[in-house]
Amino acid sequence: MPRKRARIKDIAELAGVSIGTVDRVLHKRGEVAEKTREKVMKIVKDLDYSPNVIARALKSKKKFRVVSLLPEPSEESAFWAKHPEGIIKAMNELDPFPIILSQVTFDLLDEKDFQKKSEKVISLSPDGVILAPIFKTQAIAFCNRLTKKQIPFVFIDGFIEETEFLSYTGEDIFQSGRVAGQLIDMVTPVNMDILIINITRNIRNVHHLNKRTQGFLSYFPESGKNKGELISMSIIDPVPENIRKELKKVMARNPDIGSIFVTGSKSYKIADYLESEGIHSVNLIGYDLLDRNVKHLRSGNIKFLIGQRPDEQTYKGVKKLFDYLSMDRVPDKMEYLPVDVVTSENVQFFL
Amino acid sequence: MPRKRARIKDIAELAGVSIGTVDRVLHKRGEVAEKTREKVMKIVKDLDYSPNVIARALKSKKKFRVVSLLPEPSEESAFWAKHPEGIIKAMNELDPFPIILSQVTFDLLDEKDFQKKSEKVISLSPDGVILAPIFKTQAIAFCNRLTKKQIPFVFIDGFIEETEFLSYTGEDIFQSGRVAGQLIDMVTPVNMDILIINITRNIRNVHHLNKRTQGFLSYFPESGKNKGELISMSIIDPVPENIRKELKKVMARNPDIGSIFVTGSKSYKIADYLESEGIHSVNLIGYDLLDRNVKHLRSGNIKFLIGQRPDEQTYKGVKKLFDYLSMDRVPDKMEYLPVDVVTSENVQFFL
DNA sequence: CTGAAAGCGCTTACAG
DNA sequence: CTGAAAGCGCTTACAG
Repeated sequence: MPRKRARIKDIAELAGVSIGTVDRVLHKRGEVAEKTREKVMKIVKDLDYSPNVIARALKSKKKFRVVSLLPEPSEESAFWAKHPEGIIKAMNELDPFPIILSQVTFDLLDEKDFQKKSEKVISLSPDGVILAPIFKTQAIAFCNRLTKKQIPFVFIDGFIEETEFLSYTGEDIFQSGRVAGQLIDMVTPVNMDILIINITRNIRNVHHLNKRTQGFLSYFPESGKNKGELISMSIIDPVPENIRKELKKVMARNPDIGSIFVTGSKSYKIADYLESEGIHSVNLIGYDLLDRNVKHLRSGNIKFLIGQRPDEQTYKGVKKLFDYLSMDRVPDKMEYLPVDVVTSENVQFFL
Repeated sequence: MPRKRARIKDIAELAGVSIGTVDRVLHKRGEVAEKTREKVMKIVKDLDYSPNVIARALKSKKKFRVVSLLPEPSEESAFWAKHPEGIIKAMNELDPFPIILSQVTFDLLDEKDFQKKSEKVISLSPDGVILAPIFKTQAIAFCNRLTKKQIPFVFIDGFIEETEFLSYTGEDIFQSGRVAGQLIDMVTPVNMDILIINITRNIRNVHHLNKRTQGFLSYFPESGKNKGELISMSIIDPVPENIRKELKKVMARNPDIGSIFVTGSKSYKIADYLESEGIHSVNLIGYDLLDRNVKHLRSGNIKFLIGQRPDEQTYKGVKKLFDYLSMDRVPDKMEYLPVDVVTSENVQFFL
């Protein structure tokens, strides 16, 4: 039973010191005799003291500054448009608490810009950072600087093992590929072939998309019922003419393609093509609830979309930083969000 | 830009009154001259004042008492085991705020018990109530009493239109049936038949399960590719012998059953049967991530489970009550949670 | 090294 | 009808 909570005052009385001294012990601000410190700490332990965050928040002049470093959303990277929503939501919820948020964005196709903007983040002297480590080399350099400055940081979208991140919140990339594999296996007629398409312009995606592909492929030998062929292709420059040309070619060579798996968020580009050609027999599956994907999902050109909750990633990332900064609450290092299976019939709930 | 927040003190100064008076206006405690009241209200509006919840929480002796009225989980109604987790989670998150929670449970099969326990809820003089309105008549009576006492209440799991509930958080029951229909349509070979099974012992479920069935059926004429027959059956007393007997009968009569849709959370009972008979060719789909369902999902006897986030229902219900009580925040009346599509490959993220 | 005091923005009696 | 004061549990100078 939660007995009445101990206060600093209670500890002070039991220890026969003033509350100022207790506070100094609790905050390790030194200037306390070792004997006093021990006595106080013992009582703190005994009473299982934890500070009243409300009182702390009310008093403290100190505002935590959290800075986000994420790609700038654009026509070609609409995926990143959802992330700020989670940040806003966290802000609103934390509203009365002492926290300030600044958002910094960088060009998804430009590693130099990432570097430049990471400078900017540091110049804001943040108390915590939330970032998507798109460019590995640059991200490592940046993270190391943060670590040196003792600034905690959390990853979303992906993580880099070699850094001392506080927490990762996001997709289990390999597993999300497996889910795609399972779904496509369920809906593809036995003996029909499956086409895997990588659409990518920037190097960053390579790791991400490869990992999904690995997960996807891993599904079949163990668990798949499908006996058809698995065909892979990449499209570097996904303008409509290229897509048309490449797809025409591959589909001419492989007339038995029953399903197409797009490893990234641009399945709508394939759907555009299939629609224009009047091809309805192919099961298309892709990632992320971009408007253009959702449109095709609803009209039946895309069968499944896999969602990775971009807004929840940022929302949770911000909250973890805040909890860590304000109450020393250390989050689980890895939090994989659910891999959402989205169809035309349940998409409404995810928007 | 959020200018520095207005405080009661600021309002008092601008209005040329004391903070006590401002407080009386804000809390409608009367005893204020109408002219004073108007002047203060104008300034409140102008400054877009909203109280600092932290300061309020720190000061207030008043603790909000929230009481939940939910079915007692049991072997036969394991579905209800998840709901308390959401309540606990909300409690932990709200921990330092002034809120007390009491949980009252009733026997899912006994309307008299619901009535008795609803008395108990009232005797706890709650400031807010969260309930699952399982028995319609009794729930209406209870809700009307709450309304008379001006005690706000929120529904989970289902809602009753005729009552003045603050908010509903839960499944879109009809639509979740449609999702099931779509999934089964995708995986059932054309021309194979589909069997719909209602397993129910208590009347309550009738409404719920019927609505799902309606949603399920609604999918086919418009959107389905499947051309087989749709067969319905009910199993009142779902002991293994009965299930075996009934299924043997129906499957003998309809040898082309390709899929089975169980409208409630007891699909594991059908899976038990299929497994014991060594039937692997039938696609089974059901509801809710009960341990026994998940086991069959993982081993392949169940293809899809549809989840309705029971813990999120209670979590959000409690938070809405708290926000309403402590900051007059009125929630959306209807909040449909996502219909989760769960397979053996993504189930890990939902547990 | 330690204590006493002020103050964060509210709410709650109490005095007038 | 209105104001002044105390206090919620902390943190932050400041004095000694």
